[in-house]
Amino acid sequence: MSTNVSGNNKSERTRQRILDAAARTFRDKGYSATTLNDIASAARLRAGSIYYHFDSKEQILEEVLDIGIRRIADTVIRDVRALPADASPSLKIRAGIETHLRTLLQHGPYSSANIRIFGQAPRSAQQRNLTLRNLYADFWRDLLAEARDAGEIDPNFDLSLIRMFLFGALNWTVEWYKPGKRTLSEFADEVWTILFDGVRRPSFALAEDEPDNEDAGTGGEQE
Amino acid sequence: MSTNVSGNNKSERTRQRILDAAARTFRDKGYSATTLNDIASAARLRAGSIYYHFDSKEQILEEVLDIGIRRIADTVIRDVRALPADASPSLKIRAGIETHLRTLLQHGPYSSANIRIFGQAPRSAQQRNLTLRNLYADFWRDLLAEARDAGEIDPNFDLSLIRMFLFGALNWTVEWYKPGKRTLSEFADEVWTILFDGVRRPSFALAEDEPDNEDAGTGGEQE
DNA sequence: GTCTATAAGTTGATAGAC
DNA sequence: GTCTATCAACTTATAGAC
Repeated sequence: MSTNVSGNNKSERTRQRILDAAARTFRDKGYSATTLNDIASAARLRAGSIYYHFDSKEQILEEVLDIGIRRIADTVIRDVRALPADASPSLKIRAGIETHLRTLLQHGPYSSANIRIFGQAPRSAQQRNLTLRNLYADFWRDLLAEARDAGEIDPNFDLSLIRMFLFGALNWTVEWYKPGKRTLSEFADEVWTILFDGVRRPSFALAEDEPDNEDAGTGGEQE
Repeated sequence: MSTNVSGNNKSERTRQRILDAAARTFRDKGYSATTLNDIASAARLRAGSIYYHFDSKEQILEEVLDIGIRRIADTVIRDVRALPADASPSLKIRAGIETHLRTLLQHGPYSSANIRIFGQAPRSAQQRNLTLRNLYADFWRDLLAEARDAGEIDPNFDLSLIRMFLFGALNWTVEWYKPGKRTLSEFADEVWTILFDGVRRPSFALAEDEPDNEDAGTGGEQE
């Protein structure tokens, strides 16, 4: 019944299984430490069979890296654009933070693999992935500039430092985050609050602004 | 003249050269991708000779990892303790941020190697390094609790989230930081300001508080 | 498409000369 | 202490049977 109209045939499905297995193993063990045997057995076939679908180990790496960034960039940009047209830039940033975290921590191994192994990938693979990475960085550059122009970010700050500071806080979660008591939405919100307002206790108490039962204050370990 | 009083002999110096070469290569290429040949040639000897000084590749890794964390922890704790006894917790945190960054970015390859390769190290090596890592984490835990108890951090925040957020922002610098126009001291100061006060433009302008020639506002790229 | 078999090279590690 | 020589195991990749 199903002719190979758009590559949705067996070959394509096996190819996907190999990519999935590679993404998971790369993320967990790193690129060099992962052998084609590891990938093959996780994809339930033999190492030699991989070469029917891919030319080399590095080609698998490049596809995994590209899918990883695309998955983050596509979902983040889509979610931010889905906001009402009059949403303030800082609210767009809030949405961007949440989707970036959600993709990284809950939507499969590709994006987390990208973050974890990019730095140890061969130069050639890094270089190829940089094209996509730069597009995503541009999106945040624009978003932060928009917030500054709208008066929501103090113009005395270096925007690219803010961006790298934020990327650091977000991307580092792949090294420590475990799903905990807090929902990911609350988690993202707290990150956004720190970024915009800092952790300092307001020097003059806003008595009536007290949250009736805020859950964020419990010192519970998530690590 | 110099008898081998405290291990400061030729053997000890060669051992050091091997560790230095390993730290640099691990940091640049990752652990698995680094061969004993890479380390040996960077240390100006042959691969086989390494085994006079070390039992295995993994033993080299473990020493590099331990030295890396110790170097950060020792300097940070020393610098924070060197502050006047009446220094506020937030100022201690400011000093801690600066020294953490300085050690990571300017004081040799060990600490940056630790940050970059810990995640891809064999479980056994990770486990051994965790003892030291936890000691350093405890130091920051205490420092942040001190700041909260002194009323400098809003008690509604989860302290461990703040800590991981800060670690992320700081440690991620090994992936992008290049010495630029800004001094490292100014850099650390800006990070500290974001953490405590956020990037939001103050809604009511403090006219007389304007810095006469602040350099932090230039949007220069550092990446 | 996937298998087995194997080539060709590299790796961590050991042994023994110097 | 460092060298050369070497081993056994493993690695990526190819060839050909099924």
